[in-house]
Amino acid sequence: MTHQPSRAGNGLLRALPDEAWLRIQPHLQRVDMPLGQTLYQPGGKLNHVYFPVDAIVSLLYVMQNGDSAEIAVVGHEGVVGIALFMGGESTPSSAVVQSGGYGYRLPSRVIKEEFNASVAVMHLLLRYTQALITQMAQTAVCNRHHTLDQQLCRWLLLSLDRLQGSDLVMTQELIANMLGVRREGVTNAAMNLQRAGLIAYARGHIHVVDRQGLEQRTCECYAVVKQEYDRLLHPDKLA
Amino acid sequence: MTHQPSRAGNGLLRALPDEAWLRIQPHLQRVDMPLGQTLYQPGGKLNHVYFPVDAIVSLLYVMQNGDSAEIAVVGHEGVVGIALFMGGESTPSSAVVQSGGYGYRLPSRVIKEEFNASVAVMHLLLRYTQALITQMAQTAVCNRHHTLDQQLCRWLLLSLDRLQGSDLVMTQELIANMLGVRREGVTNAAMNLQRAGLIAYARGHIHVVDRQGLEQRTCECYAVVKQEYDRLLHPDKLA
DNA sequence: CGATGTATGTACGCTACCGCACAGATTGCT
DNA sequence: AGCAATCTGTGCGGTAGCGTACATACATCG
Repeated sequence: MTHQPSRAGNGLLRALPDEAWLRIQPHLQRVDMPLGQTLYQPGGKLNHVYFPVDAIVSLLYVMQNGDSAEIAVVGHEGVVGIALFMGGESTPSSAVVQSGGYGYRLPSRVIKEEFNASVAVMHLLLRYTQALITQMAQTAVCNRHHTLDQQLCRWLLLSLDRLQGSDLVMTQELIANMLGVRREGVTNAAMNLQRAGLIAYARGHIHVVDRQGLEQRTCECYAVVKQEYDRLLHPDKLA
Repeated sequence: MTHQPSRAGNGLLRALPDEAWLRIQPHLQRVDMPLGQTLYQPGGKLNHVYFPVDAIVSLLYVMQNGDSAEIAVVGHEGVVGIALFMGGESTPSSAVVQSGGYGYRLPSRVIKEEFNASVAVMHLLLRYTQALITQMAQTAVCNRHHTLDQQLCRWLLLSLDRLQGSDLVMTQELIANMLGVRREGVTNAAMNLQRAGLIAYARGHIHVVDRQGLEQRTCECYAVVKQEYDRLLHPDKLA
């Protein structure tokens, strides 16, 4: 006997109209999303969309020479696999689990049908997509203009928002791959943050001590993205 | 007596189903798009979408300190103002005419109605949006990993694809603003390309001598974006 | 408890790009 | 023709991050 999937853990599932949720629910499948798992490969066919609950997924592009760069990050607020309802079926980027956990997956056919069947579902997914677009745009800006220290802060904050608690399990090597920089660069930036009393870390475990401090030290990119997610996905929260 | 808008000059208008085109046509308005014109401001309400014909529009983010970075570029293949049908109504970025020309604009109401009324129109616009997303993602990657020389090549090629002929009217100062680098950096990169016999330029006028040479010198980002536009918007062209 | 792997720190020279200051050079205006 | 504005070239010191090589520390497991 299996548990019924719950919509509580993912913001998009929660925001679905009730009747859409009832249609979708039987097709949802709870899946483990272990660290390092590749959800899809560049150009590959997508068989499912994933709604993370306590996992975090990085969308990243891997260059021919093996270097990589993160394009955006998806957690319990979103869904992995927008190319399915956008109509492209695939993308040049990959999706890799950056912080292990679980989520729900839904067969491509079901999400496409639901997208076309319900205007409310469509608009919800499109608003989410626009928020994701903002994140990508800001990543481009950040890559151009901001220091590694600032980018690390932004990255930690984005991750923190997608986890409960204030600890991340994450080696510097992995962070370096996401940010597309040297591991030593991350070591250095992390030491700066540690000395400033903002974080404490040891062997793949980062504890955020002073979240506000991180917010002060990061660039405007974080706030821009955060605000846009709130505006597009939680309009009720605003004044 | 005014001319009827023609759909020939813009790829999206051309790809519309005939009946959608007939509905839209009466609301289309031909507009001049002079160099430097701001089509929309961050957070501002969008009153129209724009379909460029021989103009090029840059989507860019301007930071608090005034520095800027281009996020994507839109020409006769696309439309400016996707936030309207994506549901967000505004974006944190601006849209500025980077190469003067003309295009057609359509009131927000009309594009929204058409998006919701016709599945074919919706899917067309969403496929375009996915192509645009790819361009943004690749911009992020390029900003992270590639040299200014390569980025200039990419930028020239993207512009070239959106113009007829092989001349651009464009000061180095302006290019620098788009790429988010120093003007002197562009001077330097441009001299490199000039010495290599790929371009010839003088006071705001760039003539591309050897397009193939540019393609060889640029990074993979250009090809990735180009391919994705072709795949998503001209599926007939492929084998 | 010692051995092996994994994660992190350090050092050094190098390069691309920045910030700034200024020097031609071309174009347009009167 | 002469002047002003604009655009492009150059030089110089500064720095953030790269590539490489290696050193240390912690953790797991036999």
